[in-house]
Amino acid sequence: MPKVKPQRIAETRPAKAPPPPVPATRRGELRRAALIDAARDIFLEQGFARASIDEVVQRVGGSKASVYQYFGSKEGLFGEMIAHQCQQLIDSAEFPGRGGAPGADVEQVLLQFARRVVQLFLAPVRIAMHRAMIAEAERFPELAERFYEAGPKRGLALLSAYLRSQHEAGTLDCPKPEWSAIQFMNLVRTYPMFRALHGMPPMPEGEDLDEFLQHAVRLFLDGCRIKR
Amino acid sequence: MPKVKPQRIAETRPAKAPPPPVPATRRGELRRAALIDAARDIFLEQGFARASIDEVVQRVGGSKASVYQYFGSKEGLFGEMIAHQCQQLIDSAEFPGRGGAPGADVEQVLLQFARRVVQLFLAPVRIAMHRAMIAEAERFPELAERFYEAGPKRGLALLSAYLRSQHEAGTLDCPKPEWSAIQFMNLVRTYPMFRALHGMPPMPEGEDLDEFLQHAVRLFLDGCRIKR
DNA sequence: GTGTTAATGTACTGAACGTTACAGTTCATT
DNA sequence: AATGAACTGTAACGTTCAGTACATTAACAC
Repeated sequence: MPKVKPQRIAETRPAKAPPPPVPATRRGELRRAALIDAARDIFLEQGFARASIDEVVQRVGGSKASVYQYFGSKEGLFGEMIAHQCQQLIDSAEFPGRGGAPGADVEQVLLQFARRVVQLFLAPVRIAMHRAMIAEAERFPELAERFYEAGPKRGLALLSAYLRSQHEAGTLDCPKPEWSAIQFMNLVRTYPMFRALHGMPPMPEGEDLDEFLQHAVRLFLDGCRIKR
Repeated sequence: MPKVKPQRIAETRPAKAPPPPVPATRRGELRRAALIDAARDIFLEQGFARASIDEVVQRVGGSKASVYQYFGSKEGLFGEMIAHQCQQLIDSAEFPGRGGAPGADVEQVLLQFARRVVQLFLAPVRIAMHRAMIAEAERFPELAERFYEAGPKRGLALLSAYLRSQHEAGTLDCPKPEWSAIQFMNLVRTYPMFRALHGMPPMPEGEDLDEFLQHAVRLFLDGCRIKR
């Protein structure tokens, strides 16, 4: 029976966080940042439990002492890494819907939006983040919520603002923009994303993602278009 | 600094499966079944990596020798457990849409269906399964696919059969029933399920799930109802 | 009953992991 | 240049775990 590769895993304090000391030195700051970067790679690649601090440390060349200096524990490192990713996500997520000319064709605006959203959510980093957060949601409830708010919820808010404005302008019939936003997102992003989360290609063999998006936008508009 | 509870984790062979011997004795069968049951609890509770075989064994009172006799490895045990759950899922999932009287109001049929689907997908076991599968999709691609086919995909197939029959009967305008089925499922089940996967309650404070479902069904029908 | 095979219990191995202690090094300030 | 604080490297500790060896016990066939 061929032994393949004994991987080990471990952790301790389920949720201890003695005030994380901030580096007071330039070198310290760099180390801290580098650790977070490496932690992102390792944690998102292997998941929290399987990831090992030694591997993180090895990748940046530092030493474990720094990890415990700055983050206090494996969980602390994970938490800071996720928080950092969330912040980055918020900073980078300039959603459309406001950018376009106000009079632009709603169907085109929504289709563009759909493409953007899907592209964003299918990025490997996002998929990995989602995987990690779903896997550890029970162990890090506050992190999961933070992630949800930085990602999905923020997208919903921006979209529903757009829908509301269109409703008020009379372009759409959208009396409940929050729910409509949810439904639009569901129609557009769920299917390919779910497949990706399960490790499959976003669309089944031979089916076209963009066509799928057009279909979704059309269905959505059938329910919201001014025409009743 | 209070040490809390050093949890350990481990595993080895990424995907070894020497033909799993089937028990030849009554007692063996029982042990095997009991092991799978306990494995389900532990794995779904803790995730693959964190779960420990010793804990599984302790719960059923057997010994590790049996585990390695029947399943060959931790991964083997996990795989058999998932497969077993999938089979059980298929057996128990008698989907509606066929049961109802053929002339029943489509909106009512779909709403009932929606309620059933959501109830099924929000069951704690299902959420835990989903979590586990998403978390380990990269390590067990064939399992993830199997799960996807036993669960989501099967639901889609049944629903699209119903939609097709309604289309042919002229009750609905549904030229692409597969995609329509996907979209119906997306509208209906995604949002609460995603929230649950992230460890949050299915609907935000004060919002009503059933009302959400009605809204979704109505939107779906606006796009499919015979009326163009 | 007796003998053969399957199943189990015990106890161990070796390795990996999170965490810490400590000594050495680099940095910032004066 | 000196001094104290922040930082880092090394090496270890204690624990946990998957997997194994082997002797014992239960099940079955005759």
